[in-house]
Amino acid sequence: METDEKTSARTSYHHGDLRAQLLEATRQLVEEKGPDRFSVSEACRRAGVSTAAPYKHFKDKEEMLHHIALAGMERQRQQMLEELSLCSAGTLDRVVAMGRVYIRFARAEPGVFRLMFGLSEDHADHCDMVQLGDDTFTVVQSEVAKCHGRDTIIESDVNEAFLLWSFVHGLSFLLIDGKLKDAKVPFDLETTLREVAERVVGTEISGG
Amino acid sequence: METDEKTSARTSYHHGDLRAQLLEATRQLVEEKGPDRFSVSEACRRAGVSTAAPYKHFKDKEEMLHHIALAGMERQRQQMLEELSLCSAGTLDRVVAMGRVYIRFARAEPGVFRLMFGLSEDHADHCDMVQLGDDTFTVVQSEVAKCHGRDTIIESDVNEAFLLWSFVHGLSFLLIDGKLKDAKVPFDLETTLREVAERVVGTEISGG
DNA sequence: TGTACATCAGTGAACGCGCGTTCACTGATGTAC
DNA sequence: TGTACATCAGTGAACGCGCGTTCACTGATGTAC
Repeated sequence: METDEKTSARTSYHHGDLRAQLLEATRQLVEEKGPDRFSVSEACRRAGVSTAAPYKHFKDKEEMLHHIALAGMERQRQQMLEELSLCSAGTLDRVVAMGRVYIRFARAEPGVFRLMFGLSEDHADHCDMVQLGDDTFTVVQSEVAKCHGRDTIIESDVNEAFLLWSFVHGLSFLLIDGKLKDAKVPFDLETTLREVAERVVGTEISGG
Repeated sequence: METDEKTSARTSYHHGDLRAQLLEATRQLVEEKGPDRFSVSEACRRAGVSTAAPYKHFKDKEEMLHHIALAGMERQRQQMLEELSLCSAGTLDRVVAMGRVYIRFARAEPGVFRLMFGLSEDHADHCDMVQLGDDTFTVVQSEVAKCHGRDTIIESDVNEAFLLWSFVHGLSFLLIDGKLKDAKVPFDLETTLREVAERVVGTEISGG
């Protein structure tokens, strides 16, 4: 008799972990097929459950996707904080680190990344996502401020953080959409990130 | 008796202009609903024609969308060339102009813009789109080279053009996805474009 | 100028499909006594 | 320890929907003679 609940094989009528398993199936499908092609039915098939089951746990399809998007943002944020903890305070390294995580995340989970940033209207409703996005953006701003030796964020920090964001956001999409074939634009990510940080935040241009 | 063929009202059995009218309906729908929610059926309704009619002109749905994407790229390219024709040679103005057009296009036609740049696999098949994209990117590179007083493109020009592209690409998506509410990041587009051009191509940093 | 005919753009009905969601239900579980 | 019962997670069948595409067809048009 099997008792492992992690596999899709179930021994009892009740599932015990269906909610989590449905979310995991949703995440996988968003990743494999893209947010647009995700379907509740297929998530049910993955979880080995009838198509009506999810409605005991979620209001509708949109709510399932919303959970995945939010969890993605939390994961991305967490990764940033971890990476930041490895860099010493007030250095450009920290700005580079955040960019690195942003792009690493996009490449590792392009489906979830698209879900997080696509479709303006859908997300504008969910203020938790907007809030989380704002929080993370504020971290960038404050790191930029610290690079300039400040503890409070001023207008130019917001502006520089915004330039950095646009850059890594665009680079992420170009990468995951396959617009940058190696032959076309050969580049080293780490070098590029540092170059951009220097040109935008600019602490080392005047110094070096 | 009506004879205007531009309206959806038809007087004769044959249409005369159905192909063009279907493409226009497709473009409109891609714009209104987004590339993912476009449907052949609805395009037919718009064109006032049975759902089987398009198959006399197009292989399938994908071919219809491909036409719209390609036409979008040609439009964008055309707008760039026009804008360039207004700037004197070898100036940073020209780089700024290309960025301006890129973002203006994205904001004016977000649906088509998404169609042009989304979904890597689909487009990789169509070498005409890849070719057109490469051509336009080459124009940017050569403008950058000219800013540096060169007529041939060298590696650093490719690199700088790539930084510029990533930036305007990211900014375009942030704008059309509504991630930059005015309150959050107040910025003047023209100022920002020039700032980025200066920081990346950098002809005026050393000079000023 | 009139007629026969080939062409082909558009018709309308039908197909099979997978989808999101609802419904009355059923079977396992935990708790009160 | 044993029984009655409330709870509720999951079932399976069904719904209506819009979709992409195919099919045999029909009606308008242009051309050959």
